[in-house]
Order: sequence, then C-alpha cells, then structure tokens
Amino acid sequence: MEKKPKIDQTSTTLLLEYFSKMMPLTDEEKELVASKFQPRLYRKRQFILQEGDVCNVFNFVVSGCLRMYNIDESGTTHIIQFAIENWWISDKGSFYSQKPSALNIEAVEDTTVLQIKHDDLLDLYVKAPKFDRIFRVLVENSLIKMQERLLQNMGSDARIRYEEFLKQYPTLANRIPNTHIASFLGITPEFLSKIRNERVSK
Amino acid sequence: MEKKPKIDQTSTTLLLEYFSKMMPLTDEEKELVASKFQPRLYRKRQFILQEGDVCNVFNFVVSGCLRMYNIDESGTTHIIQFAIENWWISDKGSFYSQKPSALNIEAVEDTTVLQIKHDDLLDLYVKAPKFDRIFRVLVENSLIKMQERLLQNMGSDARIRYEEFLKQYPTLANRIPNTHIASFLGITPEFLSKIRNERVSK
DNA sequence: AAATGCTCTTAATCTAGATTAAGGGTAGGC
DNA sequence: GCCTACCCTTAATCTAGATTAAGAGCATTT
Repeated sequence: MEKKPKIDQTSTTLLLEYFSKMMPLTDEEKELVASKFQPRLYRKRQFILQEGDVCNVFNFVVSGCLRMYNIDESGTTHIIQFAIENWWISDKGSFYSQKPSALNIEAVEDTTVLQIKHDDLLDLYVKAPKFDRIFRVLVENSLIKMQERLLQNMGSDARIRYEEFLKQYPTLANRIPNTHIASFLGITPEFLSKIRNERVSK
Repeated sequence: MEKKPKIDQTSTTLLLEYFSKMMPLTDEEKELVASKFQPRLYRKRQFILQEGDVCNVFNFVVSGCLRMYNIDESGTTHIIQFAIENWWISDKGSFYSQKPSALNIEAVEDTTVLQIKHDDLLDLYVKAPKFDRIFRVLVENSLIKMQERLLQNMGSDARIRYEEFLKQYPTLANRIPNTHIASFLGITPEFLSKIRNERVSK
C-alpha cells in the first residue's frame, strides 16, 4: 500500500531560515526566493539527474535522502555524496557548464526538495547580487567538505572511514542499505559487513 | 651559487588578464586589484602556510610550483593539489573560518605568487561586488576539480591515476621529485617507480 | 675531495581489501 | 499464500599495492 505524503507548501520557510542564518534578507528577496524555488517530491528510486542529461536544477533537500554517484568503466558505483535535510546537491560541473553530466542523483528515500532552475538562479544573481555571495559561501563549504573527504580517502583505512561516516551522518546508518554505505566508503559490501561485525564483537 | 630572480612588478597584468577573461573589469576595479594583491617570491622549500597557522592569504601563482598537503596520524604525507602558473591555492577552510589549518603549502620550486589578505578580500567584495561572483566561479571550478579527483581516487587503479596526472600536469612530471607525484597519487614512491618502469618497457 | 643527504630503483615479503561463492532473511507483487 | 528480487553475512582464495631492505646516482655543504 502506497502512502501519499503531501508536499508541505510552507517548506520554503525552511529554506528562508537557512538563508537568513547566512545573511539577513529583505522582504523582496524573500519573495524572490519563494517565487523561484519550487517544491518537488521524488519517490524512492526516482532520479533527480541521470547521466547523459544536463543538470539544470540546484536542489535543497527539505526531507528524505538523496545520493549522487557515478559508475566507472568497470561498472562499479561510487557515491560522492549523500544529501539529507538542509543539504544542497547538484552536479555543479554540469549545472554551470550546461553540458551532459556523468553523474546520477537518485532518491534513497521519498524525498522533498526545493529546486531552482539554472536560468532562474542566474536571474536571481542579477536581481539580488547578495545571492552571489550566499552561493559563494555555499560552494566554499562544499569544497571544504569535499577536500576533507578526499584526505580521508587517501589517508585512512576503511575502519576509520566508517567511523567518520557514522559521525558525519549519524542518522543514516540505520536508514539506508548497507550497499550504499559501502559504495560511499569505497569498499565492498562484504568488507563493510566484516567491519561491522568486528565492531559489535569488541 | 644562488640566483636572484627578480619579481616582475608588472605581474599583476597576468592576474588582470585572468579576471578580465571571466568578467570585464572597470578601470577602478583594475586599480583596486592592483592595490590589494601583493607579489611575493618564495624560494624552493619555503612555506606559504604551515599547519597550526591560520591561512590568511589567497594565492595566485604567477610562476613556479606549490604543493598543498597534510600529514596523517601515521606520518604519511598526502598532496591534495599542486598549483602551477595561473592556479589559485589556499586552505579555504582555514581562510574563511580564520581557524588554524591542518594543511601545509610549500614551494616545490622558486615560486612567485600574488597574494591578497583575508581582510582585503572581504573589503574587495564590499567595494566591488563583482568579485563575489568572480570568486564564486573560481571556487566552483575548484570544487569540480576536487570532485573529479575524488572520483578518480575511488574508481581507478594507480596506473590510470598516473596517466591522468600526466594529462593534467603535462609539464610537471619532469620538474618535480618522484616522491611528490607518488604522494599526490596516493601510492608509495617504490610503486610509482614500478609503474614508470612498466610504461617504458612496453 | 670527502661527506651528508636526498632521490630513484629493484626485489622479497606481507596485508588490506577484492573477488567468488553459497546460504539465509525479508519485503513487495501477484 | 508463494515468488522474485534484493539485501546481508560468512568464509576461502586472490591481488594491488605496502613495507622492508639494500644499493646506486646526484647534488649540496664543508
């Protein structure tokens, strides 16, 4: 039996709060945001972006969980990022160049996002240059996270990376399939299973 | 015998060219840039940033080569990024939070950079909001590169990663020590030596 | 010129994690 | 209710790359 979760039409308040924490917004700016961002529900396993398509929306996750991944030449899936409540996700390479993406973004659970289209974001930058700064800061934060992730991937073994994952996404470990976590950590599900087992028996 | 390379006082023209390609600048903006960015020469092995210090400059490389790296708990060095001519480098995490960095930035060769101080950059954003956008785009580009690097690190074996390194830094392979390349690729110098040997004998 | 460091190479041995394989658990569709 | 499709686990075997060790080539310093 399928449930019919309704999209909360007031979900933009969450986004406005988010922006306001970074920089106070005027009422006009708030209205601009409300008019440009559209709520949308994705069901589990639906795609926000499929490889080969151009990524032309920028997504703010209101509730649920998304994963962004690529599939390499040998067919292995690598999850770059999970996005849960209050996170941003998009393939910025494709979004800003408007060229086809090599990445997929998929709903791991039923997920509500607020989306802004590429052209609307450019328009937002023009109408309210404050958003140039807000999005600069957003991207800076993503970059910092990505750098940490790279360092961890290079420097730590799988056990430590798993502990870090648990710290970074404390709510996620029991919510999503093991295979996704393994693919995020860059190991096989079998090996993750072994690690988990070791942890419990200690 | 030490050489005394002079810093080219006209080096800001290179930076102005760089900015102008992204967005046309007015004469006032150009002057602002010229006044805010200071040229500085670092000798081979000098540090632009040492772990524990706050990163309070943003660097544009005019000539030479820098490496940014961290040292993990077990004492292994991991190079996150090389920066050669026309690249930007800084620890953005430390720079924007003004907290001590865990990273080092070191000159691999005698290197000339143009530096802007943290407060001057903020001031530049205020005086010429255009730079909010310019730096947003810069950071976006860094993020895209970092993402590609993460994917390669997760998805490809060392041989393929080495080929990619050669493509991305074609001039670097013969300029810098093998140990640095290995540390960038996330392998030991011994193993890199083996890979190189295989390539030649094929 | 000798000495002190780096850097590179080769080769033997070792280990984290992959691969393969098999069995069991559980949810959703018919 | 059963069936199919996932998902998780355990265990045996295998491999990319690490570690250790040792020697040789250069460059810097004294």
